[in-house]
Amino acid sequence: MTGTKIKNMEEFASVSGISRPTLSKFFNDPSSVRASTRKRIEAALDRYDYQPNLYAVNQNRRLTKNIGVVVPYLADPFFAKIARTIEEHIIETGFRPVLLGSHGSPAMEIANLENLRSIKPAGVLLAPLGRASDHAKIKAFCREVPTVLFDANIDEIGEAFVGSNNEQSISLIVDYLCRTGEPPSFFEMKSPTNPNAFKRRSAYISAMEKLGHNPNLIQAEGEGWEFEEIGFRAGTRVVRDRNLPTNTILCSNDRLAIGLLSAAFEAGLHVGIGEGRELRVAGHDDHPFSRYTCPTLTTVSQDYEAIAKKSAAVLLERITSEESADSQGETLFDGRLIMRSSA
Amino acid sequence: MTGTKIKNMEEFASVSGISRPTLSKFFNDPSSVRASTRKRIEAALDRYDYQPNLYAVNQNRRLTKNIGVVVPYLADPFFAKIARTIEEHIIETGFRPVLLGSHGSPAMEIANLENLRSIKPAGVLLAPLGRASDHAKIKAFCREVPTVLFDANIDEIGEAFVGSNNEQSISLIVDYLCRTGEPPSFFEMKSPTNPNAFKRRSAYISAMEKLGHNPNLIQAEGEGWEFEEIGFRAGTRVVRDRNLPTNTILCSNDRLAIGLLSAAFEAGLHVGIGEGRELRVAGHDDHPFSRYTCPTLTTVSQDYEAIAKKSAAVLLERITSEESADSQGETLFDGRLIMRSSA
DNA sequence: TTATAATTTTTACGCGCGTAAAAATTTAAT
DNA sequence: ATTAAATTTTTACGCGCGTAAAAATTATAA
Repeated sequence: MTGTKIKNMEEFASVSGISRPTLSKFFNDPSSVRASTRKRIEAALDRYDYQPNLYAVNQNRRLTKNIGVVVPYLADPFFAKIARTIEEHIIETGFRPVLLGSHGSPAMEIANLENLRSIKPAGVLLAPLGRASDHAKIKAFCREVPTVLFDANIDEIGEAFVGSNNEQSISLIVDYLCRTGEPPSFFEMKSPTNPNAFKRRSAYISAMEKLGHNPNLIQAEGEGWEFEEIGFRAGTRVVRDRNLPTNTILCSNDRLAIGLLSAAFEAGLHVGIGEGRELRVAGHDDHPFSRYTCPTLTTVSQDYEAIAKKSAAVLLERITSEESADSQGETLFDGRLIMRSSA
Repeated sequence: MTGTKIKNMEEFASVSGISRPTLSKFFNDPSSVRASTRKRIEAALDRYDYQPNLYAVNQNRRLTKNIGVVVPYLADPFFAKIARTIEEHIIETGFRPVLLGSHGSPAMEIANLENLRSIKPAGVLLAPLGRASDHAKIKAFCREVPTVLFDANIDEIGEAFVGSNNEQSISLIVDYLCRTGEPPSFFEMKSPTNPNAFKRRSAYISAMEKLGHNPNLIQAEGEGWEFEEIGFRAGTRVVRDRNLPTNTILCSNDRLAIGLLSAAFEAGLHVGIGEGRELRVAGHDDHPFSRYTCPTLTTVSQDYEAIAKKSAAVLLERITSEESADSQGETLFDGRLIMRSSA
């Protein structure tokens, strides 16, 4: 783009020879103007540096093209990657993603929603903290802004929920572990905020009982989102005490497993399959770093591509239809077994 | 907040008993109105649900309270954490952070800047991709929007640069490695996009020569930002071939080191210090996962708290003074040695 | 060439603020 | 109680768009 900057649409109308109302129609929907008119406008845009003022455009709109994406903890590569995939899908459909991290703080989560409210988003994709969230405030927000929850659910909140089928995925990995060795203990946080953790615990107990085994829970003390540290500390105790019923541990998520593996390594315990291995460790999520743990971590992957795509699609469908669903829909995606070396 | 929603400032003036121009003054700077007036407005805000329309507020402003934060790759926890720290500082000073990830794509980086341009940011904090960036377009952007670069520099672009003192940090770790064992080889990407990598290579060569040792570069083939994978593949070859001049490898960054450690583990090579250890590995950055590698990674930490704080401070100072610096300032923070078990 | 349909132009108003300036009110000092 | 200073109120205009409706123009079909 060359030449002097055009200061407003009226001025651009002057230099382009197209009237302002027609230009306005064009910027909102290029296909709503005649093809020959469209070509003239595009030629003018090539010659002059002009874009409509975003603030004036949106001043009188009830809804804008913004879509909020709120994740609980951006430093978790899982959320960073799912956010990226969601952003790609949103951009493809002509909307504008606005990414906000709650950094594990319920107050921050609500501040993010207030922030979003002020930019009049068409909708919001929210991965809530879970039990720590301020449910009343999130509910109030969802009444005003179409919101789809993903990853972690809060019952009866939002238009829909898209996540993983924890029952299937835990069942799958428990089954695999039992078929290939001793039945696992379940390594989890004692007081997790993420509701998936509770669902995974239930699914573990169910799966073990269905296979005729006694469930065994190992509960790690700790708060917050530094799961590796929590896993490392509790794991250090576990490998020191060594009073496990079997040689197999299934971790509630990969980040706990990463900490546990590190603890085992430091204690000189050999993890893996085959001769001389004292412990088998498995995880859940297929965290990007699970391919580089020592040994590489056997896990169940969450289909975050499908979760991201479906979340964006459900929200866009809701925005387009302008009607609230009768009840909160729920879509759960199955996990896939990722067999590596740790179990 | 209770009661019906207030639709505009005029209506809020009605219910609060304060005139609209005075309300406007209050929302812009609460201290600019009389204390008793301020109390009345705050009482009304407690009773009524009103906030000024962000789009109307900003329509006629040359600059808004927005500050863009652009990072090259959000899935890297380093950038996620530094972005979070920057956001905290920005929020503290009454500005509003807008976070955008370039996802390793030069086109996305430029799209992010165009996006930011349209929301009229007061300033931007940019961690550029580096050599892969479109320098001309970034330069054009910087002419219009006060921009501070951080983490990776592009010479003569932006108001200032805030980053790590690679020469000091690499010198520190090379010195430490030479004092505690054999001098290291340098494990790096053959064609990195991040200019820090080149600076680290130069610093390594300098440090080795200063200590009277021969530098040895191990260059990993690979493109993009999946450093662990690149480190793993090249590391697999390195531990297979075993034609290293010494038993010590210094990696250009922790993520390459994570891959290398994983490759060594899979090859049955014992990494660490003490009897029976065949290899020592060190990294740079103090990645959050470096505390959980096997063995835990000896590295140099980047002072991202200081980088984040300084970056935000420099930009806010520039925004406040409304004057461009004569030349691009540069602030480099020293790294600190983090001694763990791998070297 | 003419009639009809599609599209643009012209004119105007409104959105929800920021801000200016004169008038009015309130507060503080004497 | 009076005067001066500080602050608010009143009135009005402008920003840069979206949109409506009538008139004008352009394109297409017969």
